[in-house]
Amino acid sequence: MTIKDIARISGCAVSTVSRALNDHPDINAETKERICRIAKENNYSPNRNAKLLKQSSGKSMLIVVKGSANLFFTPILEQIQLFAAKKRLSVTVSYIKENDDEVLEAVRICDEQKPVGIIFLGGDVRNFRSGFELIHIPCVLCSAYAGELGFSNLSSVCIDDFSCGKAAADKLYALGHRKVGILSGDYKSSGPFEERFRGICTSLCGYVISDAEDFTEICEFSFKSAYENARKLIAKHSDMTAVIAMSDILAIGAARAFGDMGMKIPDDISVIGFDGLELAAFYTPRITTFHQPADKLAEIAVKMLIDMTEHNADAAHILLDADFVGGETIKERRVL
Amino acid sequence: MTIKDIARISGCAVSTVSRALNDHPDINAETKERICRIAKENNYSPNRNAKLLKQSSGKSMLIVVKGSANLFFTPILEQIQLFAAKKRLSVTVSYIKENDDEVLEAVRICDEQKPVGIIFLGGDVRNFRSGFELIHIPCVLCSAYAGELGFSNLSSVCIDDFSCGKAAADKLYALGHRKVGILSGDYKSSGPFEERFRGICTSLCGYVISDAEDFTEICEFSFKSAYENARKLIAKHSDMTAVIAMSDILAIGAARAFGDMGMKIPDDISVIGFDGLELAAFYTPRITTFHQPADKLAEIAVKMLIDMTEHNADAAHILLDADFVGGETIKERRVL
DNA sequence: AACGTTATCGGTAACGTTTCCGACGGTTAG
DNA sequence: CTAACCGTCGGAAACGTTACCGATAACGTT
Repeated sequence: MTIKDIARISGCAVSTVSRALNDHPDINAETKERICRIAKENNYSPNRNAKLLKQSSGKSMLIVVKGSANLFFTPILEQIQLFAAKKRLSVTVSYIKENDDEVLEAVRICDEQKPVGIIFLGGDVRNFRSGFELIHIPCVLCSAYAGELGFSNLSSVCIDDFSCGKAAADKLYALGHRKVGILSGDYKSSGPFEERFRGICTSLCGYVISDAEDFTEICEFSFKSAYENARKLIAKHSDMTAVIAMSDILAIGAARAFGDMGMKIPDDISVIGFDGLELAAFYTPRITTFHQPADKLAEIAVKMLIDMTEHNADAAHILLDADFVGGETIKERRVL
Repeated sequence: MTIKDIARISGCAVSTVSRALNDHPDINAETKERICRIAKENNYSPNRNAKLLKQSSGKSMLIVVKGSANLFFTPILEQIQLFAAKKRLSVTVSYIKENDDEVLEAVRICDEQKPVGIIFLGGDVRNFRSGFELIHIPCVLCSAYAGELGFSNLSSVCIDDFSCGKAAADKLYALGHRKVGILSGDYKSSGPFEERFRGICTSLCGYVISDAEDFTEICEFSFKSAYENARKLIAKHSDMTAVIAMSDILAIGAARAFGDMGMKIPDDISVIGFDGLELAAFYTPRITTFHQPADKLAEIAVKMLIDMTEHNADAAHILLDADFVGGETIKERRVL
């Protein structure tokens, strides 16, 4: 059932049918209605490929997820898909490993699929410079800041990671903690982690800043890796009274590790996380964390992308606030 | 950079270029190599839409995820994408709400995108009958059984949910538990939940089977809902000594609820889950559960789909084993 | 009455690719 | 020596759609 069939049945030309079906101006109202009715009766659906061949841009969106599927990206991905569906956009997802050149992969998919735009879920701005010039469609970097790059087709939306990092450290400082360990993803190649790290350092400046790296362990983004690195950290600094984990995932891995070592949270050690996953509120003990508004991030990412594609808006960079979520994992430093 | 440009540069006809690029037989070896070299030099990439317009079937796969993104489906989705990428298939994902007619949504996307096949992640066979006849491409139902339907284009792969349910109940029975509560998703509209429920009932037959439904609470698939329904369950049956949760998600929600009510796990109440999420091993206490091999499910789903599309294999239905994972949440019934 | 304007529509070229059909030279079989 | 054949290639139609251009008729304007 093609547009030609509809033309034959309705007795008009294919161009008229096309106009009727695409809300074009040059068409009589009743003709349009009649054609639409016939199309519906024969449940005609347009051939996407033919349409795209002409228009050379499709009604689909590409999501490139940096790293593996994790608990933080998952709800964002879902929300993006739902918002996109409302705009009649389909969502193609591609997971890329940390060591791949994500941009080249994105370029390849763009060549093939001609999406209207790309949303990068995670990923570091530093890895973008190299091949990003090859991408000429609107992009949004979600959950990381890309303002410093100055690409006119790259927007970004994220939380104020620096402030969160500082706030976390401030809290612990106010509770009397001085020896604070840090569990992070590789902050040297991840914008958000680096920002949080800088925020933490800014706060703790003066007493651990000089050896902040000594108090930091770099983990993979998994429970398991956090578990192992938490043990490393405590082995190195037995006088540590608190740990800042760059994500709730890492916080949970660490919490489990401390538990297995016979330490009580928060009595023996305080733990503070980031992201505010739903899980964090149901973990035992409840993780003290900073909640990222995942649905808002998703909504804004889609909105920015559409603004750029349809109303060719300029690239923009939006910073959202994260909310502190009091849990059961921080406490005043026990005076020994 | 189109096939025409390559033809012009190489001095051959477009048809020759097409043959060279697509491993067709009627072409001279060195001509082919020369054309391929030129294509690579000018980094030509074929226009997917033009190709699909001719072939009317695309190199993409559709994943329909039933319900929201949850911790169980997420790793499967990721694995599917990775396996699909190896076969040069892109993955389009669509989340559908429980109350939607997932099949109709899939039909719509099929009309537009012409994917080579569909993998349904979750979803109940009972909701398939209605409109499934409209789908004429290979499909795989992942994590639920579809053998009873007899559709020639629908394969399925899942674990032996009945046996798991029975094994779980048997374990608790052997530990002396007699009053066993059940936290389930809506097992009347979910194959896996129903199978597990039937397995549990088969085991506990004789002492609670007559009022199994009385010992069961139906939850949404979330921590929060499990939390609330666990409280309901304990309010109704204060003499309950164990709970079987149909998923680790529900088990964790329940565990948190029991903790908040001052009950100790497993001393006061035993909890057993399903799915064997990574999270379950890092929860405190570690959840006793049955591990589903997510990567194997994904791999087989993709493999089945490709077997059907490329070698038009018959529909098949594969049952995998789930492994018992001993945790810290079950214990002998305390004799009062 | 001649003309310009407007609303509506049809014809058709393109989009980039695949594939069928035929052509051509060279080889082999009868 | 002719006919059949094979390997290799070019030409052109087709896939379903959109968009441009031109045509027609009805209408108002001078």
